[in-house]
Amino acid sequence: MSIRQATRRKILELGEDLMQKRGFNAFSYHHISSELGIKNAAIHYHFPSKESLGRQIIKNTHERFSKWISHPEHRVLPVAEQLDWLIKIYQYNLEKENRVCLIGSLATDYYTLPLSMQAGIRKLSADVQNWLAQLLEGGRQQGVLSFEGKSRDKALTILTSLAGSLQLARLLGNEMFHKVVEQIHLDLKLTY
Amino acid sequence: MSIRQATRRKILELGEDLMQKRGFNAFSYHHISSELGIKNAAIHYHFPSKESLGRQIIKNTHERFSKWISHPEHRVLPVAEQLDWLIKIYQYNLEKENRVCLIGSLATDYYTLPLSMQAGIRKLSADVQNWLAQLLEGGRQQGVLSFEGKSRDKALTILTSLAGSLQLARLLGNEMFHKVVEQIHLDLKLTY
DNA sequence: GTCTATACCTTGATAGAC
DNA sequence: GTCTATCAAGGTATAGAC
Repeated sequence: MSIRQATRRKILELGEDLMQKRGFNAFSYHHISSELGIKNAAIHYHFPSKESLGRQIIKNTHERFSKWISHPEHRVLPVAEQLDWLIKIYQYNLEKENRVCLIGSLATDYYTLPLSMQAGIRKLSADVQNWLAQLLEGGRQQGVLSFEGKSRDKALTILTSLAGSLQLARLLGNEMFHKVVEQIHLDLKLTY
Repeated sequence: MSIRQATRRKILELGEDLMQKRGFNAFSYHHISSELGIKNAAIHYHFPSKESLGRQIIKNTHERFSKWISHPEHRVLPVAEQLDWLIKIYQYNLEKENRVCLIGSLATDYYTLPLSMQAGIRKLSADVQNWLAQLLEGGRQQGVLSFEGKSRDKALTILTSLAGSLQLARLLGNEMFHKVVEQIHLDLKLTY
């Protein structure tokens, strides 16, 4: 990425933040332009439409996830630490002024989104789900954790709980997020 | 409620549906008026502002919940059936063209909402949380279900999971909701 | 790449007739 | 209670100068 693309990068960062704090429909080009000290039209130079901006944000998040789970150093970590890594992502959002996760944010906006964004967020959520299901299955076979039922169902239960936690934390206070994480650990009988 | 208030009732019903399908910011008075075959201004007669409409919808949902949990017939039901009743509410939303729950919808919109609506949804979520925590605690003492940790934390884990399920079901398909419900039951070692 | 200027649409809301 | 008419504000987007 050339240094000239600095503005583009800032737009993407801010857009991501706004999507997770306000939702796709509730942020405008003005939120971004005023924050960056530029004008409306400058954003349209980098992203011709709001849809193109949204699509790129989803893509970036997806690529970060894909790169990390396939990274040699990451794949070799103990199951507990890989799970911890996932939870840390949610915790990071919590601490960034109560962002919700991108998937949860776009899921509630889903029926108002352009089709290309709907497809993007579907793919992302499927990948996350598959990855966690495999991780749990491996962990159970190794005996480092324990649970009833199919690993896929357990993965879904955990993911929905994490996504929901970030949302409810806005209403009930951030401590509850940590309580839920504790409970997830308990329910997995996780041994470090 | 007089028969004259039929329009008001329809507005509230449709508004609730729209909030749970599109979110508070993504539905407009036009969505309602065109559906009801009336004009924009007629809605403003019943609800001077969008905020007043949103507030009343939250209030109605809260009252339905409060009335039901304090109803003599309901309080006397077995723990498993009371839990089932809660889950059926979520399932009802799922089947109503993938509504998400009101709390989840307003939680992602939270920072864009009028203060009165923020307060309303905070109160509702606190009441639901307290009720479920007590129910689980009672069930554990009776020995009809079993789990590790505090009943409050377990309640939060289940509620977040249910809320998240309605959202993820839009992306991954409705079957996953039922899987999550199954998993919740498994994790509670619920005995009927 | 960023600006000014502007077109065009949708939104929530109000005034006043019926 | 509902209508017509109208408004101001805010939204996305484009054209063309610099």
